[in-house]
Parts: sequence; structure tokens; C-alpha cells
Amino acid sequence: MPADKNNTEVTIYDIAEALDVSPSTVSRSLKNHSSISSDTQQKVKEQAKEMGYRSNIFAKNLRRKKTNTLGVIVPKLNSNFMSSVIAGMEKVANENGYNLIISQSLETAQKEASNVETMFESRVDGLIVSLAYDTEDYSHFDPIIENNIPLVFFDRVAYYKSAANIIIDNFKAGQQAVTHLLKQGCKRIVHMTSNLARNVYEDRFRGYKQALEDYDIPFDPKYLIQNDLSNQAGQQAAQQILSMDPLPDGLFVANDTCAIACMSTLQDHGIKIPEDIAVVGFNNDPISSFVNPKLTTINYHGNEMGKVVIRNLISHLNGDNNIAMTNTIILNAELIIRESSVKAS
Amino acid sequence: MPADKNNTEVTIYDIAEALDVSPSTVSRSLKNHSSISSDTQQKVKEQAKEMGYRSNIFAKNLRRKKTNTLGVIVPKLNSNFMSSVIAGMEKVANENGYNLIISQSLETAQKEASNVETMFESRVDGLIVSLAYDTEDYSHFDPIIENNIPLVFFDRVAYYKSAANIIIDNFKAGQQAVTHLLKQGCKRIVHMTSNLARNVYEDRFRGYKQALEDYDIPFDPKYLIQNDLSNQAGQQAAQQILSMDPLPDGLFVANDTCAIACMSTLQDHGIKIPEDIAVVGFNNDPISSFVNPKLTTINYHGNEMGKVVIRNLISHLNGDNNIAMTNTIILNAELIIRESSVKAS
DNA sequence: ATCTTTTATGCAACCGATTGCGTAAATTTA
DNA sequence: TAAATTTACGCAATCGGTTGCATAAAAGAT
Repeated sequence: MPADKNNTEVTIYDIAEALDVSPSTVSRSLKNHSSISSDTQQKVKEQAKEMGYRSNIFAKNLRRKKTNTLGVIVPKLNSNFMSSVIAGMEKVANENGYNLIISQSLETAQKEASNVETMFESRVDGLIVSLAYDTEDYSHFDPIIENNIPLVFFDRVAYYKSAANIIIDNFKAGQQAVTHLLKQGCKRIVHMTSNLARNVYEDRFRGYKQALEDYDIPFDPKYLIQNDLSNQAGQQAAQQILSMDPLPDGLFVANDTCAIACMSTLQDHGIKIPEDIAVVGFNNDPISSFVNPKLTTINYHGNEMGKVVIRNLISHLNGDNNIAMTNTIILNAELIIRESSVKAS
Repeated sequence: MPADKNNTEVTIYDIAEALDVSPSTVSRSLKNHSSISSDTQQKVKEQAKEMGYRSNIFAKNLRRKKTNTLGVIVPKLNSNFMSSVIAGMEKVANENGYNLIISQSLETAQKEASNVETMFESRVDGLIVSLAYDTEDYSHFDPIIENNIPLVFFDRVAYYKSAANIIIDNFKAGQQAVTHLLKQGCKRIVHMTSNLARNVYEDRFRGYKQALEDYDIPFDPKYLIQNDLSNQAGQQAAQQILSMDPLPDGLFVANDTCAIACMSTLQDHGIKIPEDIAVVGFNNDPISSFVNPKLTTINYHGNEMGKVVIRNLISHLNGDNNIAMTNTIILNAELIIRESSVKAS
């Protein structure tokens, strides 16, 4: 007895024929429509299972004009943070019958725009974005907004038209990090960050300045280093720091991996961490507790953020607009103190 | 003049009406069908653009029974390797008009199976998988295979039915890594790895044993440590290593991040790397060159692997079966020697 | 000028599920 | 028992492209 030939997909018409009922009845039974007797529903479901029926999602989408698919665009996937965010998103999405399409902008506005277009063509029911490094113009989101497709930014956000934002309190986190360094006695604190047009970096920078101000230390622009926070940039920044006179005694980097690259290079040049320079990173990447010295950092609840994003989006799609779009949701983040920043007193 | 109401999507019928031609002509013009005069094609395309037409992908998929979507299931996204693989995949896929649906199995066979089901329901044209840690039974792939959906495994593969495999030569890489340690004078080399049912780990282990044999050193099972290669496992393994007498003098770990966690813990206990124990990792994660000492490792061309996977899959889908499925493709990988393994001689 | 080919286009069925509306049968109410 | 409801189901249009087949018009051949 050969297995069923493929290609011959079972449809509701086949089930209807086998049971001598109408396709409508099959369709309704399969979705527990109240107007079909439970007896009939039972029979239909059994028959469907027996015949190996699977619903044709395209026919459904075509008719319903809804895809139950959400698009996600992130700069890069290669961090523990992003992986956690995605895991959180997938969990809540799947629980609610939604699927995710994920893509990377690789930190360029150009690829981001092309990804948005693809998502648009794919007719996602909602779009979720963490912005690329160099996105400055947001008009590539206009087709999304004009077609009333809900748009949610997370982490790297933009206050753009009707988009919702989900972030941590970067200002507070930055302030905490730098206050901690100041408490360790640091006076000359370098802040390494990225494009200040990105909220995450601007807010952390504001937190940095606020902390300095709280301690009556004037902000010195030469202590602000801006780059793309890559590993290579971290190494270069180390050179820049080494050339400063007097040497800085504190370093707050807006990203763990870059902090580690920088720290490693500083150590290669004989700098002692934290004795000479105390260091604080950002993100609490797992690696931060395995470098020497272990890195003080800001912990980020990626998984939770992912869940909140999807919950918010789905409740919007359902019309349960308890949490309105065009709103900003702020999640917690906390300072984790490890060896890299604690000076013996 | 208010902007177009949404919801009223432009269809080929609207274009046909506006131009007083048939929908067939519009459809054919839009795909450059040769039987439509270039004059008409031109007009149709202009009109389409002017009216803001976008093709309805569901109608198309429903009719064509093809989704131009490929499913990708990976254990976790949070590594540089995976991120690179995905980037490579996306590039080639997009160039060929395919989209990717990506999901994480989070290293469990259970979630992997549920992801496969989701992909199946989504009617992906092809499925790409890197197996979870504990997948031992492969029957969840049967619906895929029975429906003639091409299945490609990469990195963590299985020789299962008609699936194709794309891997690096893990045996050779393992052998190279361990031979390198032996050349440094190591005699008691620990190998930390994971589930040997996974090809990547089994093959590396075979390479390890081969290298030992080449140097006439008998394999001692007590030097084989198996765990899930998590950071925590790396720490625990360090304790285990510290309790060995005599102390091992070499360590080959099947994963960089775990190697780093282990190395870090060993250092916390006063072990000098590489003097006391020389260490080699696997994957060439960027972080490996920023730890102290910098980690010797095996470099993996993730981006290239991703591209090869998709190229192979698409050429199969196109029927250009130059590279047959049910085949194994082996890519290069090479040893990168850094400080962690080089003993002063 | 007539016949054959080629070119350009239209017709209409089809993909598979959804759903508003209508109605026969069963049940309840008067 | 007749009338009013309720229950259970079917009809047929619809979603928006795709494509095999037919055909009118134009071009070429004889």
C-alpha cells in the first residue's frame, strides 16, 4: 500500500464529500462555530484528522485579509540580548497564534528600508523594529503607517507618527552607572557611545551628564568618544584613552562587548582595571562575567521586553486597546556591580 | 484632497479597468510575459505604479502552490556564528526572491518539533535546520519529507532520509586543534564537548582521538567531559579539571564561550593559561580575541555556510539539480593560533 | 489576393477557505 | 394543533491572481 501521493492536498471539499455535508459545514465545524451541532463537528474533525487535512493558509489569508504574521527587524541577531528578545517574542506570539518573520538590518538604514518593504509586501499584520545605527530618515516606515499597520519600536526607538515605543530607562541606567563610578572616586570619566541620534545612546549620555552634574563635575567634551561600538572601535578607543593626559580613571561604555574589547586593549598596554581605570559596560551579556576582571554592567531583561512588545501589539490588533499605541512603555533595568569598577578603598 | 483610504487595495482588476484591457493582460504584463507587447507592458506598469498597486501574495501563493518562503530552525540565535549564517542566508534568499522565516528551538527537541510543525503549516517551500542539543528522534521531520519539501541540515546535521547536509570537516578541525596542543608538548589533554549524538561533537571527538593516536597517546576516558557547553557548565568543568591529579596540561573545548567561562574559572583558581594548561576553543567568536589570554580557536565561515545552504536549496527547488540533495557538502575551517595555546619553548 | 504563421489579447475556470443570507427541520409556545 | 422560535445546515459569491485555450488581428509567404 503506497503512502498517499503528495501534491494531492486534502481540502475541506474532500472532507465535505466524504461526509456528505457542505464545505460550509466543514469550515464552520473546524472552527467550532456555534451553529453546527456538536455531533457534526465531532465527525468533521475526526474525518479531517483521518484524511490528514491541513488548512490552506493562503486561502484563509486571502479571504480574511489577515496573515497572523508579525515582522521583526533588528540591527543584528548576534547578541544574547537580541536572542532573548526574540525568544520572548516567539513565545507570546505562538501562544496567540501568530508567527514571526525576522530579519537583520545589519545596522544600515538602507537594508532596514529594504526589509521594511519586504515586510510590507509580505503583508505582516504588525511590524516591530529596533532601529539601525544610522537611520535618520524614517520615511521608509510611511507605507506601513499609511496602511494602518501597527508599528512598534523597541530599544532603539523613534518618536515617529503613530508608532509605539518600548524601552528601558536609559537615562536612569546611565545615571546609575556613572554615579557608581563617581562613588568609587572617579573624577575623569570617559563615556564611549554611538550615534546620539539613537535614543538609547542619547539617554545614557544624558544620564552620564546628570550624574556628573550631581557631583559638581563639569562635562568635558573630550571625554565623549563616539563610534560604532564594534570590537575594533573599542580597540581604537583604547588607544585614544591611552593618549589622554592625565589618564582617565573611569570608563562607561554603552555596550558590553565593546567595553571588553577596549578593556582588553587597555590591559595589553599595562593599564590595571579597575585600579587605574574603572569600567562599566551595558547589556549584561553573559560574557561580561567571564572576562577578567568581571565586568560591571547594566542588566537588561530582553526576554521580558520581547514579551511586552508582542503582548502590546497583539492586544492592539485585537482591538483590546487597553494599552494604547502611540504610547511609550518603560521597563526596568539595573546596575550589576562586578570587579571591573570596584576600587579598593 | 485626503490620502487614499486604506483597506481599498488596488487589484489587477482595477488596473485592467483603468486601461480597458483584461486582467490576464495586466497579470502577464506585470511579470514580463513575452506574449504581451512591450507597449502594453509599459502602460500597465506605469498605471500600476500610479495606482499604488501591490500584488496580493496570498492570491498568488494560493494559485501557484508555492510560497517563496524558506523556514530556518536553529538552536539559538545568540552567537556570532548563527548571526553570520543567517545574514548569508538572507542575502542569497533575497537575491532570489525568497523570504526567510526564522525560529529558535532553544536547544530542545520538543520546541524543534513544534517549530517544524509551524513551518509545515506555513507551507515553506524548503526547510533548513541546525539540530537542537537533545534531538534524538527525527520523526518530526517526516511530514516535511513525505510532502517532498526539501530539507537541508547545516552544522548540526543528521543523515536522515532524503535530507542534505552542509557542514565543516569537524574531524579534521578537531584533529588539527589537538595536534597543535600536542606539538606544544601537551600530554594530558582534556576534551570538553557535548552530546556525542550530534555530528559536530562526535566528529571533533574522533579528530581528538585520531590526533592522540598519531602521537601514540592512549585515549583516557576520564579526560572526556560532556555537558551542554553553557557558561555554567564551563565553570563546573573547571572544578572538575582542578580536581584531577595530575593536572591536565591541555584543553580542547568544542565551543568558544564555554572555553572562556572555563578558562576564566581556572584562572580564578590560580591556573596559568597557557603555561599550566593550554586551551583551544571552537567557532572563532569575536570575543575570543578579547579575552586574556586571547583564545586559540577554529575559524568557521558562517556567512559562507549560510549562502551555500540557500544556494543549494534554491537550485534544488528550481530543478537545476546540479548539486543533488541527499548529498553532503563540506566547507573549510581553519585553526587560528593565539596566546591561549602557545607554550613558551 | 489567398493562405499560413505569428503576435497580442481575452475568456473563464481555478486555487481553497470564508461568510451573509436563506430555509427546512426540530423544538417550544400558545 | 397551529404558530412562533430556534437549530442546523446549504447556497453561492467572494478574496485576487494565474494560466490553458481560443481567437482576432497583423504579418509573412506563395
